[in-house]
Amino acid sequence: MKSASIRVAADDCAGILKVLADETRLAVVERLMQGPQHVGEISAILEVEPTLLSHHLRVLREAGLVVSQREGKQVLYSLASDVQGSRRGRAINLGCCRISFK
Amino acid sequence: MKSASIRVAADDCAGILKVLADETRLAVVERLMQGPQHVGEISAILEVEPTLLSHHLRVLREAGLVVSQREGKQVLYSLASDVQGSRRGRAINLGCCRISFK
DNA sequence: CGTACACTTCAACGTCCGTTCATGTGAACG
DNA sequence: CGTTCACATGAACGGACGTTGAAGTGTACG
Repeated sequence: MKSASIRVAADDCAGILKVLADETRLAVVERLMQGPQHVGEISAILEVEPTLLSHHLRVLREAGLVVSQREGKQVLYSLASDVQGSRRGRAINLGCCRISFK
Repeated sequence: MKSASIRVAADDCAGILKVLADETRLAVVERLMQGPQHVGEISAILEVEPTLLSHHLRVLREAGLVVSQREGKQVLYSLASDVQGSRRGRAINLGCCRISFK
């Protein structure tokens, strides 16, 4: 387990942005904005190798942006609650700033 | 001259975020949100070597986030107009998304 | 002109990061 | 139990990026 979520220091805005500044990770987050999803689904939709995706998910997890939870053989990922934008909008709330997409 | 501003493809959101995902560049942008400033001032306030700062300013310029303009010996930098948040607020408007700071 | 000032550009080095391949773990099923 | 499925982790490679020092450009001033 260990979703210790070391959560990057809130004042390290650049650090959190670095996590999001990757095509794959950004796509994952945009995907999760519409609701939780299993790794397999994400991998298929984004056409990203499961191994590679797993690595990126780890980065997102350790940054506290997403959380994981096992469901049988699969693992369900969702946006961390304190990151979720107001009512499922296209926005996320990092500690230091807030990003809204169009 | 040449502020050709190749401006990163608007759909390359990760690309633009990468530009902002650096402590120094983020600090510069936050600084410029409060108005235009000369390189020397920025360098002094942020305590960044002029050479290093110049490099980062180039990255910001080529991403179309800031614009430069000579004033005698000095060079004045300011946020690009189409990036400036509504009424000098603490927010910037990238093509793909909008970031607001607290 | 020559010098000083304010930056910018060039070249080079070290490090971090995204990707891949190989291996490990945990859950369901026969 | 052994196997298979669904992911996670570890190690390693290559390229991109931040930083530095040296040289270049442009402007003002005497």
